[in-house]
Amino acid sequence: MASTIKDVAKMADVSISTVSRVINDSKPVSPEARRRVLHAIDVLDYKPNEVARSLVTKKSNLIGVIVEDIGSNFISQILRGVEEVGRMYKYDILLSSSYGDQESEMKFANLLAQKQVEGIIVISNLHNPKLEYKLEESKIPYVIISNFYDIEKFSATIDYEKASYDMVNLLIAKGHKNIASLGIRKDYDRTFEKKKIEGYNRAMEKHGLKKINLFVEGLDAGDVENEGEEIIKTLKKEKITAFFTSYDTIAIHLMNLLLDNNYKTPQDISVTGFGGSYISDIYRPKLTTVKIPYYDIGAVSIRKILKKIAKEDSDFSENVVLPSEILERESVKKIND
Amino acid sequence: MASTIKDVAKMADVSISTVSRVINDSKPVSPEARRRVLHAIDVLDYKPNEVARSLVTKKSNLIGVIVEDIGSNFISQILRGVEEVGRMYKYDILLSSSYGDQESEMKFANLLAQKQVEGIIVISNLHNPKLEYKLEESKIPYVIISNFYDIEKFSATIDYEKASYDMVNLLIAKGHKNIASLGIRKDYDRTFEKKKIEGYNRAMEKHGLKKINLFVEGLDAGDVENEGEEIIKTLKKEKITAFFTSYDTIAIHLMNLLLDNNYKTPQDISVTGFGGSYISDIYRPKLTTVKIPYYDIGAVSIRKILKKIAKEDSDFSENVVLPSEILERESVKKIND
DNA sequence: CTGTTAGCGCCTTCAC
DNA sequence: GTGAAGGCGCTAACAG
Repeated sequence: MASTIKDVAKMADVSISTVSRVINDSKPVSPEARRRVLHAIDVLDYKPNEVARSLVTKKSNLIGVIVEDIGSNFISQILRGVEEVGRMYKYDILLSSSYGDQESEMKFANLLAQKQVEGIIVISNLHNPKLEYKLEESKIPYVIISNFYDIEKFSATIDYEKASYDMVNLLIAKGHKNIASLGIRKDYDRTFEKKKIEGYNRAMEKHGLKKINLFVEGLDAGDVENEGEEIIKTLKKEKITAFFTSYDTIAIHLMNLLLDNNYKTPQDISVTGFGGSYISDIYRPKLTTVKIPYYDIGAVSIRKILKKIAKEDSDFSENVVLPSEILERESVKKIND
Repeated sequence: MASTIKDVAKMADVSISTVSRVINDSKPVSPEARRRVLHAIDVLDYKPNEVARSLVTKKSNLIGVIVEDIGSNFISQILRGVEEVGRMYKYDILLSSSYGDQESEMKFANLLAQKQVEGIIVISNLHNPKLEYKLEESKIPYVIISNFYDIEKFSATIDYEKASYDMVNLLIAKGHKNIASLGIRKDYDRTFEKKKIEGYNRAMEKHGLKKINLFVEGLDAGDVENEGEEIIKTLKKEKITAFFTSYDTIAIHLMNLLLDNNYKTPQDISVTGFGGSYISDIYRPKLTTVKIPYYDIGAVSIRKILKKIAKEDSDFSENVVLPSEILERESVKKIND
């Protein structure tokens, strides 16, 4: 059995109050008593029981995090930021994965509340209004990080429209004129997906170029293959020289598709991605893409919660827009006509 | 303020013991009393405070997990298994990332102990004997998942030697004779890296083929590039037609290197990976590789801890060897001479 | 079946 | 500067 504050008090021949005072440095203690207490702590290898502490102080120093899937690359990047900043303030992360199930999200929110977490971060693209309602009701500070831009609470994102606009301008600056966008149809009108395409559209319009908006259903290779014929047909018809895609994954599936149809990137067709994922750096050609600062998104989110806990912050509606960056690599070729 | 057991008791006009009995279903309660309690719980939206519960029952229902980096793909796969199985037994995951710092690992072990976790899982390739010692001393059931095979405690792995042996045999069956191995030099003699090369060696010896053991320093693209000249030189000199590599990442860097030197995979050179990571499926050609059951490794590990907690299991030295699988995809060509 | 009592390990007034 | 006492929210004997 681990030793308790009582054991220490007994050994140091003081009261438990005195022990408590030295471990918390909360009130003056005579040098002599302090010495004896410290010694006893050392000998007994005493470590305060955080559970007991939490019970009386009502501070669990726990932040609950509900993610859709820890296996997801971008989610673990965000988690890094959350974890590292949390750590700086002595907060631990209580993790739960919903694997895309809304009911699980609800259940976890309850469990986390019971564990007395001081804040909750949800990283999920599920769009779960019931969860938002429950969180709101629970009075626990929370942040939802998702692809949906219509969440009214605080969030940390980048300016997707502008990043896309910039990326398409880069393509145009490289001499491309016949540029198609390739986005995801799923939940298009409520997610940042829409912003990306809007950015593409704005850039094309500004330069008086023809907008060609292509879509695939989802992120899998199969989704791109399903639209393969359509994509290649459009490519030929419109003499497309560059694709602006809304995801790194899509970009890579697209390059694979192009390769299968004897178009090489960037020699024949240029392709840009979006995300800056690990794979965008490993794939050949290395993908020119927009780097989303996932780490910072996580860091900013937990900072917001921490502030709220410290009551330094009451306005929870303001959004933080983080800077993004274009990573120019190998998948875009300069052309001259 | 959230309502407590007292509030419920008052509202239902019973003692707190009765409330406790109905929420824990621990002792018979009259239907009438139960009804009133349930009603009060519903009205007050009462949720038992797990911190208080833990204090008295001495069960935190928490498993601490110390990882090297959540961002790492294989680590998050393991975490999935840990999390999902833990959840089945109502255990939550307390997560901490050491980012490769041994001192942090030690510190986290302490913190987790203070939080009264009932078990600890370390997923790290750091080889930290001091940590092992501390864990051993703490009496908290623990499992270390690493690349080092000389850890005496329980672990869950695959048979790396046999998996490698099988893979090289596959290459041989496809007609390859001049096959080189490409492994990682770092910590070679204490990690499974050695087992992989031993498997390669055994297969080559069995067929009377010449063993060619090549190494790079680490996992990065740069590490492979650094040895690029040497690899290409050997490739030419030994007329190598296939590489058995010890990591998917290495395989991919190698294929990139080969491409830069005008060798295409699998047309000119066949390449096999090891791991079965996400990227091995996305890269073109899709990598033929050994699939390591990371999810299962996580699942088995936490099961072991859970058993230990339930005292069903005292023997902690036995190792579990999980089956692995060869994923035959596109990076190996059949050749006839 | 039910209420009373005694803690779990710790922090925090409140007197001295 | 220090100790005694009360209590955080809950469970677990112990009587009845």
